[in-house]
Amino acid sequence: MEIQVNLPDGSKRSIEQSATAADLAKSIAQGLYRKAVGAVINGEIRDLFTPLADGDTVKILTPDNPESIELLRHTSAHVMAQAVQNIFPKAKIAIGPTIQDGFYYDFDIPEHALTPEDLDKIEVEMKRIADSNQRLVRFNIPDVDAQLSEFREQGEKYKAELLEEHRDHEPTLYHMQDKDGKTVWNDLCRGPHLPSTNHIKAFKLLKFSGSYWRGDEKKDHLQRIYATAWWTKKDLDDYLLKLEEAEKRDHRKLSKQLDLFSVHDEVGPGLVFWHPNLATVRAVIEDYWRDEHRKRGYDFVFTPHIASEELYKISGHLESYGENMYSAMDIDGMPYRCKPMNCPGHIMIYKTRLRSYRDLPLRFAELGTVYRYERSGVLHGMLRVRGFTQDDSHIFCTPEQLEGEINGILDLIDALMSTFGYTYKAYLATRPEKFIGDIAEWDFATEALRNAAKSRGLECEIDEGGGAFYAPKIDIKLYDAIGREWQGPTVQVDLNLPNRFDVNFIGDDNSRHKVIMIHRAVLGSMERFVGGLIEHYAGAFPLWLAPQQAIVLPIADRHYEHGEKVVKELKEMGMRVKMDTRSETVNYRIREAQVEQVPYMLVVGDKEVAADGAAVRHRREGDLGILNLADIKTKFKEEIDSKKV
RNA sequence: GCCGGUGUAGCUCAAUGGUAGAGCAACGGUUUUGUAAACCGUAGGUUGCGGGUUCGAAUCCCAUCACCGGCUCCA
Repeated sequence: MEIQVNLPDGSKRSIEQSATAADLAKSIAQGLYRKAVGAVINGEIRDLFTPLADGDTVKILTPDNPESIELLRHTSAHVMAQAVQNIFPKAKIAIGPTIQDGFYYDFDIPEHALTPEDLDKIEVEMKRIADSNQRLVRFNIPDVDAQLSEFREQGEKYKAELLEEHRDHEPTLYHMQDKDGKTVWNDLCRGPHLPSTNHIKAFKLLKFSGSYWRGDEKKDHLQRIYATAWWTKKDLDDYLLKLEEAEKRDHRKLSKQLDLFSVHDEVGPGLVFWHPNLATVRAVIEDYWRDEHRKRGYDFVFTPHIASEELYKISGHLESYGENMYSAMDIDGMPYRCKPMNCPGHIMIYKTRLRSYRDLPLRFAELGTVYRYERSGVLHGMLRVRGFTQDDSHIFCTPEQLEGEINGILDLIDALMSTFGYTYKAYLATRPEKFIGDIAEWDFATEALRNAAKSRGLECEIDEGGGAFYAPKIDIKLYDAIGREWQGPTVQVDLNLPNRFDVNFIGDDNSRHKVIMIHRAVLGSMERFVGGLIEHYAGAFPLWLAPQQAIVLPIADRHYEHGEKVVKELKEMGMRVKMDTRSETVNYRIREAQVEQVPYMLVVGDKEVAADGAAVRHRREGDLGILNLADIKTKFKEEIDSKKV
């Protein structure tokens, strides 16, 4: 008896009935068989030794298929677990999934806290296991209860808990077998896995940290080891290089070099002080932000930083967000709170008068500073802080206007993000299980988001059930210069606050209707956005943003006068320029300007005085030769106006 | 908040129980410089803060604060 399977190229192939994907690979080509590490069967990644059925669509996976890396990393996780248990026999294993660029495994290691030396040891043991070429063999667990008691005897309580939970899902066990076919280790796992460990050649343990069983801080505390694995040494080295590059771009590190921001023990953690250099960058961004909003019909508002607790009772923040709010301060016997959100304030402004449908949409925008309690352990430079300024806006509109408004927001998002040189991806987060409001409204709002995106040709991945309890939303993820993902803009259609505050407008039918309210932030918070920008640009802000746009370097004292003239003319066109008259060599001053990431250095000596210009040096392109002052001004103006990245 | 690590001059880092040190930066002087570091000198620290052990503590112990890597959460 033979069966027929479909191959990726559309052809069909007959093989023996009991054949596995491995047999299929062998029948196609020896070379393919040698490289094969798994198979995609009917769209699902499976073990190479999975038996095939008639009519299956099968693709043999080799390291050349990007999706195969999952197999490598997942199997590497098991090798790591085995290594850890070999070294620490008392260690119990929890879970070990793959993550972006790598994998981790959680362990309960009694009476031992991992050290960096342990990582080295584990790595050596992993290498030994990988080189010993253990085979991974999948077994169904026929008698779950027997297996459960075995796990319990071994003290593998986490595995037991998992098995108990999956007992009705045909749980499987992977045995790792040595050359003689003897099982040396096993783990409860759904798979799939590599056929054997000798494919594991390029891996590295990266760091360890604490974690909790099932991510629950009330449950057992575990130790997690993070690692990465790649098919080739070169891929691994490239990845490690990328990590190093990311480290060099760390905004906290660059802040010290470039004098950007600080936090202070005397002030408190998570409270950021913007130094003049970074404040300049922020001010330029804010000016641009205001221009773009003005163009799009937004009105600017300002709201107080503290408010009576009453406001947050009405908004419901006290109830649903109270944990993140600072405790009340007493003002004339009334409790007041620091503002954690800008929305209630904007609603106050809306509600000061009766609004007609003719007034809508109203778009209130504010660079609104808010204070939120964050647990001490999560604070991180400028990216995670306790006081920050959101580029917040609330749009009040009619149902008919909703889709158009969302469209306008998406347009604004695109304009801003492309100016800063980010690419992005959109996610439509739909109704979660726990939600408030009625389903028809949810559907209406979700459709508006979907249609707005669609009409702009913006592809939205669906994040099913990922919405806030009060709102479906479009979240946008940004990708920076080295491909890292950042949390970006968000657009939420609020189905809650208009009710709580009874926010209305008078329709053309002369009766009251509930207004639709959109929350949106484009930059997110100034702290996080600018912190991210520092890393995105590696501290080298484009000319339009650079705190110091150009520096004039006179060769000798006799060139000061001409230098002053260059500075003066550039300042007159609004540029941030100064002259470095210190008695240091030109080389020294160039080096310092380079290190400070000043975009342009303007060297002036005898020749430049004669040419009424300067020798222009760009921080990346180097010496561009002598230009006269008029040409320099034109060049700079063009680069600044175009906001060239 | 929790687990682990770290905290020495403005910055980067030495000094593992025996007198806290270097480079850069700063300051003073000399040098007038041509595209990524001129030369000489000066000053700078109760070793995060508070206790303890010891003849003696940056070093060992306790406590505390902050930071770092994660957990968790999120702008």
